[in-house]
Amino acid sequence: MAENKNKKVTLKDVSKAAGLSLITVSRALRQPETVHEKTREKVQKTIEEIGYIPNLTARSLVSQRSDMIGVVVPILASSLFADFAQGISHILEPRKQQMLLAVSDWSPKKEEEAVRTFIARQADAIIVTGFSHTDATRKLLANFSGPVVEAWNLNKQVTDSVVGFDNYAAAVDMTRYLIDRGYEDIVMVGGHSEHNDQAADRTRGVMDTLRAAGRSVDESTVIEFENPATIDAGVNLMKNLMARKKRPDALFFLAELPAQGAMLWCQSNGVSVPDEVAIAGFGDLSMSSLLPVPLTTVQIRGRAIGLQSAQLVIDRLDGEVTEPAIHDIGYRLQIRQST
Amino acid sequence: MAENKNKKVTLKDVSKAAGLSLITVSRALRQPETVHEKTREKVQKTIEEIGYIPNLTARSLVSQRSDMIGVVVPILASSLFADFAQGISHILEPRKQQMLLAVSDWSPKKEEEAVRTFIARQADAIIVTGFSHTDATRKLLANFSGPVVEAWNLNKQVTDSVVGFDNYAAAVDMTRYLIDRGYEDIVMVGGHSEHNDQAADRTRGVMDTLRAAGRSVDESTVIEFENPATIDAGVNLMKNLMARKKRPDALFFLAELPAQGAMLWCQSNGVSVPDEVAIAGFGDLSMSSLLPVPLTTVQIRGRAIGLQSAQLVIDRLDGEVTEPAIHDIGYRLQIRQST
DNA sequence: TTGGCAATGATACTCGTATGTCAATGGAAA
DNA sequence: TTTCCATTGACATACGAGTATCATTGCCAA
Repeated sequence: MAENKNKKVTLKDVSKAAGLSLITVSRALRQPETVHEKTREKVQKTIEEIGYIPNLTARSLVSQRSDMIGVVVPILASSLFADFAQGISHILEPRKQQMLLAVSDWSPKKEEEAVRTFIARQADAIIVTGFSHTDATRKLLANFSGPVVEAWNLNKQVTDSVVGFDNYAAAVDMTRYLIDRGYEDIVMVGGHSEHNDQAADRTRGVMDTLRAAGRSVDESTVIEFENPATIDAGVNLMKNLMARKKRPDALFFLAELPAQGAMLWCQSNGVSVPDEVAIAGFGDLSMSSLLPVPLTTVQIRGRAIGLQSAQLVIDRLDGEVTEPAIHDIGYRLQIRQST
Repeated sequence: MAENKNKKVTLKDVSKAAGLSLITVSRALRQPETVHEKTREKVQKTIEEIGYIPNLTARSLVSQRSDMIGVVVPILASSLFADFAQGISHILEPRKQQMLLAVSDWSPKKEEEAVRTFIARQADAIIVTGFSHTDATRKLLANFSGPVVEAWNLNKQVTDSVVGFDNYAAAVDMTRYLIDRGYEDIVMVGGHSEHNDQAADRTRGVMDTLRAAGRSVDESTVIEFENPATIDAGVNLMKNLMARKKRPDALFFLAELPAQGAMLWCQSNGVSVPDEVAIAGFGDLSMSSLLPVPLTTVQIRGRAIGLQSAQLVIDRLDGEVTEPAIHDIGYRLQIRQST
């Protein structure tokens, strides 16, 4: 009984080839204690010979469980979110849970479409990034019967569970550190924060802290780098910024790669860090500690957020945990020589 | 008619709520030209009111098409493969194809399990990385009825289609360049290449080229950095290598991050590049051109490999193309100041 | 009024796996 | 021989969406 390309091998084929009833084959696979050992061996041998692979979509239709987890990330080509996704995969794989991945490009509409599709595909759980959703997405998630994790930030209004860290507080702490260090003209460099609650909270944390310290906050206090947040964006921004008459004495980048780009630009252009300008980043990517002048930054752990998000989902699906949870992964100011 | 959490809304619920037959609702959705406009509006209104989302697993069981594409990457926490995956997603998303993602950790056995699961879930196509598979995986892929893409390398023995570049030739070219540049003691720094045909081909390219140039090739010609191929691995390796009595005058790293780490270590430790030691990398990640001494490297395009792989799969599934194809994305020697 | 066509409904399936329930069979023990 | 139990099979479903085929109804034009 040879295998045929393009020919789906079903349970019916197995039962015919083994000379057993359909129900016996099914029992041998699903309730082996009810089937004689010799019969089970016969089933197994037949399965191997004709290459039967169970149809999991048919099975999930009956069992009402798909063993699929839907994950939306804003981008993948950022090592923080790539680490996050890999952390998720690390937990799902040994438990034979399949990741459905969607990349939203920071578009709430794309996130909505992804979530709707996960639901249509009967995903058992959904992991999304942040709290910026369309109303339709909120509704979908609220009515979704499985666990939902909103990751990468903390918030009071949550759908179900949260795994993240306080972006606002992290920005407050770093800004306060820069103020306490005596920097007088602190400029915040952010990216487009519409539909990005993480970026918006960071921005608000900086602004609130500057105001509370009696610092004037105007248009020149906030600069935007080009999106996406790449090293090149940081380089380009430094060119423009350093061409100004009035230069800040400290720059707080709300993302890590542009901060690295800024560091490298200074190095190449004879601008002394932190003597002429101090630089702080947000993310602590692996290069940052190894730069000629190591970068001060907010250290966050994308992989840990992924691990915890997936673990929380698994525990919920296995019934180990029944209540939604809030996991604060935390952050840390990693002070180095750039400030 | 309110939506209920935990209550699956089926087509039957829609037909009851709309006071129409099941078949009419189905027709309104699938063959709208056969249904009166007023009836269609009624169906649409009811769907919105009670929040019906079609069950795509049920649909795919009937239609024999899942609109899911299985993708195996060796790791995600490497920007080359993250770019690859994002490139794939970029093509799939607008066409409403769902990515199933698995991370193999360079394990052929994990790849096999992932492929088997994709087949069980009725994935329409499968994209894998490289040519290092278990026999079982080869058999699964050979018998798989949908398109298969092996990405990231070129090879004579292929399963179906290929999207990649010639790792062997790239390594040959870079080694030859180093030889022509007059470097006398070239050392190749690679990672563990078992189950990794890309790494194995790069290694073989270097060795063959050195031998053809009459260079002696022995144990000290090949060094391994710690896996995974991180910046830190490059830093650690440089510490050990530069503590040696006999130092090479050129290092060819077969991965980019360790090369960057090596560059940074030299910068911080007063080793002049390329005067004391030349350094070449493989991958041209974004930081490499911005280092204090910009890095010479083999430039490859992970995103383009992803875009092409996904496009090829879509064209095959849409019937635009019927034959397997080989797409050579190519590579380029990006010569900079480190050599 | 008759005929034709558009629209809708009823019936009976399909897809592949899983399972409840009752029946049949064979073997072992009392 | 009878009873009991393990094992296997038959039957009839379930899951939710899709569809072939025939029937029915209503409306409009000739």
